[in-house]
Amino acid sequence: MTTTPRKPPATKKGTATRKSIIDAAEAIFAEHGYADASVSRITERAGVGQGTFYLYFDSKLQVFEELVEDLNSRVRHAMTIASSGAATRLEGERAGFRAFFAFTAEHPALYRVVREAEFVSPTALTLHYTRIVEGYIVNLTRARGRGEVGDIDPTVAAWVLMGIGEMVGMRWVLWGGDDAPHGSDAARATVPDEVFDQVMTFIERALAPPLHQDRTTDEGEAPS
Amino acid sequence: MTTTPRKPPATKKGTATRKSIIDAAEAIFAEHGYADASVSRITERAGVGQGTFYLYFDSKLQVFEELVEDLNSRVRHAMTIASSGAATRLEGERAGFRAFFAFTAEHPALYRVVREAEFVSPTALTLHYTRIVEGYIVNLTRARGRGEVGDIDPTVAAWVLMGIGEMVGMRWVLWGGDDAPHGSDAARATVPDEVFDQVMTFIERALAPPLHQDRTTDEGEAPS
DNA sequence: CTGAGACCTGAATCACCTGTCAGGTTTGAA
DNA sequence: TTCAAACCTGACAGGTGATTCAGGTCTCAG
Repeated sequence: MTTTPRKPPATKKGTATRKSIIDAAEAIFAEHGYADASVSRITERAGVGQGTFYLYFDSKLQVFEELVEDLNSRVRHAMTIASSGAATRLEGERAGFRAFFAFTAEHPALYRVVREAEFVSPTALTLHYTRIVEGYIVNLTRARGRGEVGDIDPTVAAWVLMGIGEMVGMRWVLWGGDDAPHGSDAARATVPDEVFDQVMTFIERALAPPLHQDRTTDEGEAPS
Repeated sequence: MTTTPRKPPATKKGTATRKSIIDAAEAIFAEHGYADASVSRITERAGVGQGTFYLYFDSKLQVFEELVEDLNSRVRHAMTIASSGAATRLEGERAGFRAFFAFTAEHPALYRVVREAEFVSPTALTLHYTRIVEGYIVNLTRARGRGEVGDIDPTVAAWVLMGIGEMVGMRWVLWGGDDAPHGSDAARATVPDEVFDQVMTFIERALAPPLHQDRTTDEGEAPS
């Protein structure tokens, strides 16, 4: 054990080098996808020797996972911040979704990295989704307590919302407008307002508590 | 041009060989993912020589695309059949979703192949989603004409439904019950009935036309 | 000034792959 | 029976890329 091959970060300069490698990895993975992102490309971009990479990471896969983890915090943070100030659940929902789409729009390639995790590192992806969903669950449960949400299982609703966000994001942000078959960097589209509104209308109708009724009931009521 | 290197299928036995290769590819891709599915593994499984592969396909990518295309028809077919007999839109929706989940449940690994297309062959994936969505759009538009659906843009609603299906399928079918982090073949789970019902409730509420009202109106009505 | 340890390097090793090719084997129509 | 088309084969040329390693360089406490 002459060298310090593993984790223990470093001591200053080493930390900087490590970061430059992570940054390079982020860019390269985003640009080429996992398969075509070679370690040499990453180190080249980072401006360090090939071997240096293995001074800070065990493998290509490990950096990838660290990246996904990092992106996950970023998205959630953005969503939380955005929806924190909202008064109503509805407002919070809107703000959260907007933040989500905004993030995807600002880092289209990066978001693809997260999705690719499904095949590169399933565990990482599981964590990613699970964490976001947990946030939704908390909010939904709370809102339901306040009577702002109809009678529906928060967990199921949460995954449903997650699905909506992912698909709409993929369709309108990643694929770009109606044109571009799939994003070629340039586009940098966002979900059009009309679409966003329709989506929120859909969600609102689904979650809204029944109009005139104050308790949860199993069946409809007998007509007069 | 001494040999017949390309597409022109074959003449009987050749057709059989070609099929055995496709089948093997399906299995191998499903099991190992695109990256780790080598042509040699495929041919080995198919019980033919390496070279034979190139007698019927141009490349590994080509088989993959053909596979996605094929799976796409199968899912859509299953969904169409299932929902064709339904009287109401609601019934059709339920049947369609059930068929979708059932398909995913029966070919969990296969469905992963489709998803991986996002990174292997974006075009193929685009087509896959687009086609399914088109089906939804047709139904939604029709149902809306019949007044069975509230005032919402069919296209947006269609993508939203697609997203719901994908995520719920991933969460409950691909990942298996509450346990298994992600499917290891054995599981072969299906969406639990309670979950399925909740999902349909969510969708039903979102799409249902306003309770007492017979036309599309911009605003609500003045209370008595 | 000096040496230990942290850092860095990039050529070289290994493990695989894809797609090709020169040369067999089969099949069936004449 | 005979031969050509249709099939098949598996070794191999040409590549790629992850990971290792033997050998520097740099820094700073002593």
